[in-house]
Amino acid sequence: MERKVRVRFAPSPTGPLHIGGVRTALYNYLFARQHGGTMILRIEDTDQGRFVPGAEEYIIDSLTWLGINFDEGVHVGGPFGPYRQSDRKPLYRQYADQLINDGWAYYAFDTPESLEEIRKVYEADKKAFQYDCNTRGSLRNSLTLAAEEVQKLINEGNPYVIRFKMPDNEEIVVNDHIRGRVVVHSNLLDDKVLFKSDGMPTYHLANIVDDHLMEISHVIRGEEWLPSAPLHVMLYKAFGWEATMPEFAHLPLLLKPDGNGKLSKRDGDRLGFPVFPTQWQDPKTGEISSGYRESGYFPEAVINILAFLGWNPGTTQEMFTMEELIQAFSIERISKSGAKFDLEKAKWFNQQYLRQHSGLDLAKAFMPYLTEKGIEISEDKLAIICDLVKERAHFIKDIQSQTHFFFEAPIQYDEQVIKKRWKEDTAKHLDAISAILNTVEPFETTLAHDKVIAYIQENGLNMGQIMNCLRLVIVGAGIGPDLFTIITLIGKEEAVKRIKKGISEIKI
RNA sequence: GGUCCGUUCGUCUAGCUGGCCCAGGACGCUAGGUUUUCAUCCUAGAAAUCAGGGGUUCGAAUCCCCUACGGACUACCA
Repeated sequence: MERKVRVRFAPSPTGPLHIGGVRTALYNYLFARQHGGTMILRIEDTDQGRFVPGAEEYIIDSLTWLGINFDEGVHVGGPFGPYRQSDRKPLYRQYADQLINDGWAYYAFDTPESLEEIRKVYEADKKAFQYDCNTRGSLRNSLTLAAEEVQKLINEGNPYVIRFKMPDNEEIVVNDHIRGRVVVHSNLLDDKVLFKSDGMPTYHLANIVDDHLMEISHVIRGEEWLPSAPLHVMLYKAFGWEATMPEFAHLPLLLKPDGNGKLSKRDGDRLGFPVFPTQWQDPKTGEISSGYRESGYFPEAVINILAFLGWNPGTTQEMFTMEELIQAFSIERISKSGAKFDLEKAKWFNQQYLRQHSGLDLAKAFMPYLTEKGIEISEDKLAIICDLVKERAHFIKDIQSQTHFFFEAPIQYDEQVIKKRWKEDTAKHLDAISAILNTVEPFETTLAHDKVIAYIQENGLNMGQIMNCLRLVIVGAGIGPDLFTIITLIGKEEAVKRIKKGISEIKI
């Protein structure tokens, strides 16, 4: 029986969403859309101490920018709400109680301090302490204390937590769509806290309760959750929800581009690429972390890059629109090992998307750069220029270095070109050419081209020699699109002016 | 330390049901070509003893075992 696909992306609002998280959201989204299912945004804010203002808005804003939309969630509502765990607080206690009544959980009165003490003792002995089937018998909990004592402690208002009573001698099987069958022995697992002394559930409890209540069919999340998956499977069993337990898929990690290890917040700005979808400013420190959006990446490029970090279609196609990804995506083709972010390939992807945009699109995006410099130009003319240079740019901002000569005369000239091309009689010929350009009427590309070429040929000159020097005085360097197109775009007067300026300033 | 997961060119990866793989593609790199220049584009090339070692087999990157290395987790954080 096929059940309706319902997946959730469940971030914790503890800061900006890192691209690993974005990829998780993307894969959930692709899976949901492919199966005509429902995509849900649930905010997991059970840790009140780690709440960061603005984080929730950031998550929604950045995913929206990328085109990852939700059918249900904090911001759009839905029949399974509320979608913020802090708003669901009253709901969890009864489930913890149910587990206690059924013998699957117990009260524990050990203070964080006393547990810390015990940990230290263990560490001194080079052992690791775990609250589990071997140690719970000697700790302060409702399994070791008399019933009246437990009741008394609770009535007196002593803080306590509710822990899961992990059964012993059981093989717990997690069937993962990416890893296959993962088996863990229950004796090795600890009695995780399900309900905290502050009245909030932990991730583990809230996660299972909410996934069940929200009828989640597939849990697609990061590999860091794999170790706690057996606990989650046990919880479904304890609640008697095994029949509707979601299917699991644990995604490989996104690694640092250099060395090893999980990609972290600091790596991005250290290595020159963003780790966040959009820029984020820390509300406490004011520290700014760069984002893809502000760095000039197109959302469709970011989607394409992220989709290929850990997944591939099995064909040689590399460029995928969101629609194509929805069609081609499959959990089975997700790789098992972690992927390093490749900055060069990311740039290449952006370049591919940049050239797909029309000159007008690019002009609109680039215009602010000119406005900032006090340069005024019509959108139409800028569109023509952008069309001319778009194959030379990886990012919108690259258009700057490819077009500055359309707006201003060169202030310096490339030494290399001077050294290689500028000869004694160059100035003389350029002067002649400026005179020729002055006579071109109408001043358009082909005509200007023909006249100058004619001059070069009539005088038996070297084509490359003259053309490169002409480019040098017009552009300032050996770069740019067709020279005569540039010349007609800047206009006769300006072109002649630049030639004169070049002749007087370039000396050998 | 313990548990779990992973390991194919520098990077992302194809390869999953063993022979078509002395390992294919992409990015990057190198060389050549196109272009009056740069970029684009085209062509070619270097680049993985498939982590290492044992098996199984006529035959293994592909199946099994061991080792090494890497990573994640090991909180009243998610």
